[in-house]
Amino acid sequence: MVVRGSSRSFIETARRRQLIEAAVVTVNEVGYHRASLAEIAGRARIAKSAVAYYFASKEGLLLDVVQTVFAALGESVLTAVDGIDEPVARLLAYADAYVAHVDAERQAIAAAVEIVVSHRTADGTPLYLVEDEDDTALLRSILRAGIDQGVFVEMPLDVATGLAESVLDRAITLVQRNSGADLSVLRAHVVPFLFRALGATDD
Amino acid sequence: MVVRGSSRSFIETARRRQLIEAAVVTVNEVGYHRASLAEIAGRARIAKSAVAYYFASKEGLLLDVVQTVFAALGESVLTAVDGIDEPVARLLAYADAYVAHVDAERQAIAAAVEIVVSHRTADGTPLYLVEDEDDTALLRSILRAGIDQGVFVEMPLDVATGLAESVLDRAITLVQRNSGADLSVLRAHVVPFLFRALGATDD
Amino acid sequence: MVVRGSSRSFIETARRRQLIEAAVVTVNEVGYHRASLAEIAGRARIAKSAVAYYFASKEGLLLDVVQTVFAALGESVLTAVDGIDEPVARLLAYADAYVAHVDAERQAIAAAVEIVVSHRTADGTPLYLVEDEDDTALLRSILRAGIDQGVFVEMPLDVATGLAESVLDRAITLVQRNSGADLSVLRAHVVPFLFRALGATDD
Amino acid sequence: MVVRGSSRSFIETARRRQLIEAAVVTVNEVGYHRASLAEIAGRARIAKSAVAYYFASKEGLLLDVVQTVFAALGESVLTAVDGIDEPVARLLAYADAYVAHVDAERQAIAAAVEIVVSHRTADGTPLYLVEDEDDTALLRSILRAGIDQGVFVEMPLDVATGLAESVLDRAITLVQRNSGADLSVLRAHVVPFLFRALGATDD
DNA sequence: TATGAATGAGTATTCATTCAT
DNA sequence: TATGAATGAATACTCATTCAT
Repeated sequence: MVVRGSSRSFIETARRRQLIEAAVVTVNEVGYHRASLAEIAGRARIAKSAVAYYFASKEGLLLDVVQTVFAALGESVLTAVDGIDEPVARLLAYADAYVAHVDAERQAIAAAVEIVVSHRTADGTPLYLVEDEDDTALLRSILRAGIDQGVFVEMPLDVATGLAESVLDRAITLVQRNSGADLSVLRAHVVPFLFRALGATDD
Repeated sequence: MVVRGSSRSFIETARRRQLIEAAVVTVNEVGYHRASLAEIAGRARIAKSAVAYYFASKEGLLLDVVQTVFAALGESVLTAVDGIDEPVARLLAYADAYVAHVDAERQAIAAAVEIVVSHRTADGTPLYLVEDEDDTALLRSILRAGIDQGVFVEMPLDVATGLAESVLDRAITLVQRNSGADLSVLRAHVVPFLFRALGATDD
Repeated sequence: MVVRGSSRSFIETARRRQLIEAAVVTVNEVGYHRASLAEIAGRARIAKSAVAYYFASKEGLLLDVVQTVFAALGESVLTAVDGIDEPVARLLAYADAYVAHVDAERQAIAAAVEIVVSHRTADGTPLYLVEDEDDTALLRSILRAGIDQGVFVEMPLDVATGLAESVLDRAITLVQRNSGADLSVLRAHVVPFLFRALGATDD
Repeated sequence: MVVRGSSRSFIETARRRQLIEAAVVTVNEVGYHRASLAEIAGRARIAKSAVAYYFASKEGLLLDVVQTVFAALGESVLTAVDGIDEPVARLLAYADAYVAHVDAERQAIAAAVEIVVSHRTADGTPLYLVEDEDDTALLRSILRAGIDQGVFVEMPLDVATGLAESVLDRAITLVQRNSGADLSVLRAHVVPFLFRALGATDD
């Protein structure tokens, strides 16, 4: 078994990354429900049993994929809004960064989303009910500030956050359905669309 | 095997409906990829092989679920907009009916959506790439008319349709994550949100 | 259950013949091991369960096919040699009639042979070990007479019968491998071949 | 899954041989169409799924049985005729070796023949229509030479080859019907029988 | 650190048979 | 006489996991 000390060995880190990438590729190529360990390990040019060496289980690997991918997305948007105070500008930065990240990391995003919607834990719980951290916290805080300051129209915060997320996630839907989709047209219109919906102007 | 074409017997119709309902319940309870024929047949209190008697395959059953559920949704919105000409009024009727239908048929909708996003045909094609009919045709036609008449803001039709659909589908996301979710708050805000986003007013 | 009195009703006889023919066609089209009751009944345009009405079991139907087909072959050769006394002439008549019958009834023969070589009874016994009557009795008696009279070379009777049968069955092999095979060339040479092998001349 | 190409491990080779032998035994005991993976695996005292580990499919295993068995038969006859030039002597060596091999390897031969006549590929094609190599090539070449040199009677080559094969295959029929059959009497007479049929003398 | 070997539980599907009508 | 309905047993196959090395 792998010793889970303070730090992972260099080779272990490399192998884990390699397997996560192989899992992304596999899920995109054959879909979640045919992404067996054999397929994933084969793509990583590693023995199937070696996966067990680095991940406690197949589920552990898939969860790591999800976590890794969404952590990167979270970091992108966090970096984008860093240092910006004004809600409208923050939302603009957030939305731009969000769609840009989806555009740039479409393979990883598509795979992670497919895993999230398809996977269930042993007791049947879907993954989006398992998430410990709230991915929408940042978006929520931006909207809260904007509504409080009166630059966005008055709305229940949950509703506003959910709808804004749905709008931005249109980018994900597009790359899922067509991995080569051109997002530039969407990117040109999604922010104005969202700003109008929130009762703001982006000028 | 059941002969197609002529007409289905009373009992066959009943059994097929029963199995479709059992499939919906099963998918909601254990998720798509654990919804085995054994689970479905068990919930229908029927032998596993009886499923094969009424449906050529498991895929046939699941596709029937999807078709049945979305046909009902399509009929709801079609009925709602029937006789209304003006784009703004038509969109209002459409959106209201859409969310109301999701609210009322949440079990069926949640299951059908999970099937659509999770299922792959034998050659690996996801279901949303297989659909022959365009579910968004009605919404698209409404938006086209509104944009043409200048009551909605100028936007590429594909983008407008996709974003509008994403907004409305927020209702589905909510019932998927929590089958007992209260949609009333969302219902009160989603139409104004969408109208603002499209540059229209609903007064 | 069908009453097994002294005689079968007209309709029962017709149905049984119909099913036997359907079984022949089915075995030829899809092979023994895919010749399910559903396939056979379908080709006979009869409900699957109706087969059970006329035959105790699927095995009963297949056995009837075998018996019917080989009875006809036996009758052909018996008729052919009838009234002929001289062994060489009898063998000539037998062999000619045998190959001619195979040629004429190739569909039925091919199916019956496939059943015989493929089918096993419930306890695993192959069909050729089940046969109660000896299909080779006539051929054996002809050869015995010929050897006794010194017109055929001296040979153990079993060996002679078996080899003669093998030679004649080449016709069956040909129609099995290719249902449209032209047997005329074989027919022209098989009798001289067999006669030479037995040390006789056919002039 | 087992990697092909490079080279098989010692244990893999052993397991495959073991499974092929188990398949032979199983087919002989219960017949082709009851020779399920469970039966075969049970006789090999191995888990059913282990069969899948060494053979891509049941069909792959059975085809390997056929190929192995007929390759050995082909090698026997090839070795027997090696270095012999004269057609009569070559045919004598061929026929003797053929029947001797059937006698010695009767279990394997019986099983392989039953597989060949019973098995169908997924699209329904019988095995003897699939064979790429021609098992009768050597026999054919011997007969062609003999006919050309005038030591065998003039006959169409296809007919001569087919009939000679049928004669020799009488040995297979005997061991199939009775695995303990004594072939010595047949062996004493089959070659003279065949030589007479071909118009040759074996002195 | 890595893997080949092996397995048990689970998958959809096929099919001859039974039975009430 | 005939059948639609239903089933249980069996089928090949898949796959995550375990383990000795």
